[in-house]
Amino acid sequence: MRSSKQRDEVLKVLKCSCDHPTADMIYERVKETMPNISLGTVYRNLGQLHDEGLITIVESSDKKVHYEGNLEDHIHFLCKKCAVITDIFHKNEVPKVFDNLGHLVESQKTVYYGVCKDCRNNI
Amino acid sequence: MRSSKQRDEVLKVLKCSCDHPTADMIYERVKETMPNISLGTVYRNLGQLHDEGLITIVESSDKKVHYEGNLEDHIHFLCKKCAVITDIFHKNEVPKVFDNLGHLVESQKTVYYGVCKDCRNNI
DNA sequence: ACTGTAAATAGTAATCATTACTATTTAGAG
DNA sequence: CTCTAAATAGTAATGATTACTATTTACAGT
Repeated sequence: MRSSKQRDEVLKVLKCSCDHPTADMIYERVKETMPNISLGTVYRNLGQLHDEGLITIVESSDKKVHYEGNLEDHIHFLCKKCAVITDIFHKNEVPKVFDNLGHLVESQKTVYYGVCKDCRNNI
Repeated sequence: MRSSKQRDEVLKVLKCSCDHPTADMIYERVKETMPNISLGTVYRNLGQLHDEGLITIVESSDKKVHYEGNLEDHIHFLCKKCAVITDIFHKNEVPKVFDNLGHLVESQKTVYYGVCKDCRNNI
């Protein structure tokens, strides 16, 4: 992968964001310093950065993909009313943390990612 | 919510599916018994059934929403190559189960769902 | 059973996040 | 400095989902 100023800027914006922006939000933020950057360039670079494991994708309820630059091990809380995403870093004290935050937890989902048996063999 | 034959059929198809179908797949399956059902009706009923807590949504990597009728507590494995979704029911023996299945786990995500502090107060 | 009405439906059109395409620019190896 | 493949800007296309509308239907109240 060749270096590019655009990709550096996309990564920098994401690393400096404490929220969980969408591609369009990242596009608007990068435009402040690179007014001519293309939205397609943002999408392509987000895909490459994700493939490289430098950023992660956060599930949301608004039909848009949200990105995150913080690779620290943590979990997320997703509000079903306002769709706000909250980071939770103290995994082993989850009930206490939600109590302190004042968030009401109704359900939970855990997903493991990797390569299935068939795809491991058919290479 | 008023009863409807279409919603009953959508729910029935989903309860009898052991995979994790998309709205379009459910549409095709329901059409076998109700040829005139509309795709919009399938989408609307899936939304209602989800709001009622009778079905759940499963994350996937193909930009489509996948649905599930099995409400039993379990987790999912998602293959990054073929996008197949595997159900895992033995949460407390996760490493062993993946070993038996032959799936290679690379990462994990946990999300909690509910109502945030602000939305609880601003009602 | 009959009637009124609001919810549900079928069919179609619109939306919009994301991806594809193309001519041009650029990083970086030789 | 030159060559080449990767990256970009700008624009068009895609496709899953949602919105819209005339018609049908469930069902509460008579």
